[in-house]
Amino acid sequence: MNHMPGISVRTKERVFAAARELRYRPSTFGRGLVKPGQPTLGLIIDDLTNPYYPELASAVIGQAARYRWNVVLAETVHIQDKHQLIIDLSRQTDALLGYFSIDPEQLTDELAVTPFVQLDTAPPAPTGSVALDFRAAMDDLVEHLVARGIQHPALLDVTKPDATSARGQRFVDGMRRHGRHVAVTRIEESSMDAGVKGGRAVLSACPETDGIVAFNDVVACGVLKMLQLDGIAVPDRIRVAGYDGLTLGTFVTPQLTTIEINMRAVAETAVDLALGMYAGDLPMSGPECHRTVTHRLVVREST
Amino acid sequence: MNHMPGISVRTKERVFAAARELRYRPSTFGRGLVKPGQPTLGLIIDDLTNPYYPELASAVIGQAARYRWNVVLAETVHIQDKHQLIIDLSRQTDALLGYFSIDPEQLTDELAVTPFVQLDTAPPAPTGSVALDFRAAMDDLVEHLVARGIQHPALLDVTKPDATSARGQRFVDGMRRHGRHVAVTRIEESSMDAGVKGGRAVLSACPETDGIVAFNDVVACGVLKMLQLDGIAVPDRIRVAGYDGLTLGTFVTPQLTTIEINMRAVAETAVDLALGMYAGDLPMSGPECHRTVTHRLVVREST
DNA sequence: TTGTATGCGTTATCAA
DNA sequence: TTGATAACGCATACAA
Repeated sequence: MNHMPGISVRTKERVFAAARELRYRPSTFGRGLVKPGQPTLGLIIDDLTNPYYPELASAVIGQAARYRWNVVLAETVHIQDKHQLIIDLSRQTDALLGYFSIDPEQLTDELAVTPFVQLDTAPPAPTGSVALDFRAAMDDLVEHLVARGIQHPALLDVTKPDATSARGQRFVDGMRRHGRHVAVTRIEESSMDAGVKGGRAVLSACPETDGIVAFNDVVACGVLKMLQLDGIAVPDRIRVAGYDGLTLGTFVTPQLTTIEINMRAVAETAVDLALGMYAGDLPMSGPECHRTVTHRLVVREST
Repeated sequence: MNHMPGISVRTKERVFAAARELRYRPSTFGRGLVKPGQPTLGLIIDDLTNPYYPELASAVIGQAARYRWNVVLAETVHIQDKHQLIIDLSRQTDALLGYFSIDPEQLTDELAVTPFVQLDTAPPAPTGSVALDFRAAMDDLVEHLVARGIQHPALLDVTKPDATSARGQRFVDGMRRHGRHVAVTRIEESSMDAGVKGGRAVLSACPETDGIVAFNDVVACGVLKMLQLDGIAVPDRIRVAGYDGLTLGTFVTPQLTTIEINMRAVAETAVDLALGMYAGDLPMSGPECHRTVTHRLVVREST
């Protein structure tokens, strides 16, 4: 069936006829045993419906394709047992990358030899990891908003009650250095609808608000929508900024100022880490397989 | 290593130590040969950066997950030789689904036994296929726009020069039945920026235009942006409609009227076809493995 | 508690 | 031009 030289046409046809008859398909496993094919990368994300993840996934798939790696994409939103997903996927792929977390205790002997690269995690991870450093960009945003004359900044954060996200805390601290107090409103869900409601809550808590920084671009789009619905001018009356740098931010009017993450850099860094660990050039954990990618302030129309 | 009963702790530890030492990982192929794991579905799309595909991919991955199938996602935008991609991927997966085309001549004996499901293809495909029937929904859109008093409709189509898309032709024909002539403008690229430019072209070609139907939601968002930039009221002065029913259409202001495709239905239909073909319940081609999913008009604010 | 043999499906080599 | 056979890495049943 593999078109080897020296097979008579008659025989070949006879073989193919039998194959069709039996619905025969060569086994990936049998074949892979003899001649190894392309390795496979497992990419774990939350939900492609959240506009953040397609941009990440596209960048990762593109980078993986450069090395001829295949990518199995898994959405945790469909999965109940996330730890089991990691186990299953680690058995079926050659390296695992994305948004997931592994407790050091859960890191059994079996998993200890699998190349893992966790995204956007705090440095002390028992695996490879790529940290996202927003600090300078957030400081730039603070400077930018202050220069624009913001007096009453607000933060629309997505966290559990009484917690503040790291990025949000950076914003609060930065504004405090400029003598501005940030009014913090918290919502639990990251969605546009939540942004609409959250935006309303921000204004009813503090009507003189003249600047809103949202947890991310999706929420910021909700804020923009709410302001448009209520006839509040952006950026004249209230300035709005997001976080992530999604393409989505250029679709809305006014276009969204945002703290952009360089998805290509993240993907390149993470894939290179995973492939390096797979190839044995890097250990499975430790400082050698930790990288940092920095954010960048992108000023558009909404501020 | 598989935690079989009756292994002494000392031996087990000795084995794991050696495994760590050698960076040993069990071979997927060797293991798969003995005990078959989960099958894998290959999903071929153009580009996750185009908001249409994440919604499709998410639905397909979700449906596949219900049957515990894994999904390998491939973006053709990164690939030069699309036919080679199909061959490679068909070797490494158990069924192939998505946006691709197979010439009947290219359908060699080897490929003839692979379950293929092509999306949005004209019925006569040599594989499984899911057709998208927009006709009734497009007729509904025509009625809707006429009822709203449209006199000078325009179509912003994405096609090669001098061709008209099937959906666009349906719109033109429908309007003609109501005595309206549709001014057709063609652009070659489906993107928001192209929509901005195309929208301008529409208005300069026919300034009295009072309704624009775009090839899809992304282009329609570009039209909306252009109208907003130029201070033209939507829907009061010009009504705008899109096609696809993307979530994106709810992010923009005004929210976009659109011809919605039921992604969940498409995904369920396509995955069920692919799995049926894989299981042998369905042939690899012919009317038994052809399905149709219908569109639906969703009226929002832009009309 | 540990070692050994078998078979999974494929490719490649070698003898016929 | 064709048939037979080893080897790939693993899980398992069985012998020691």
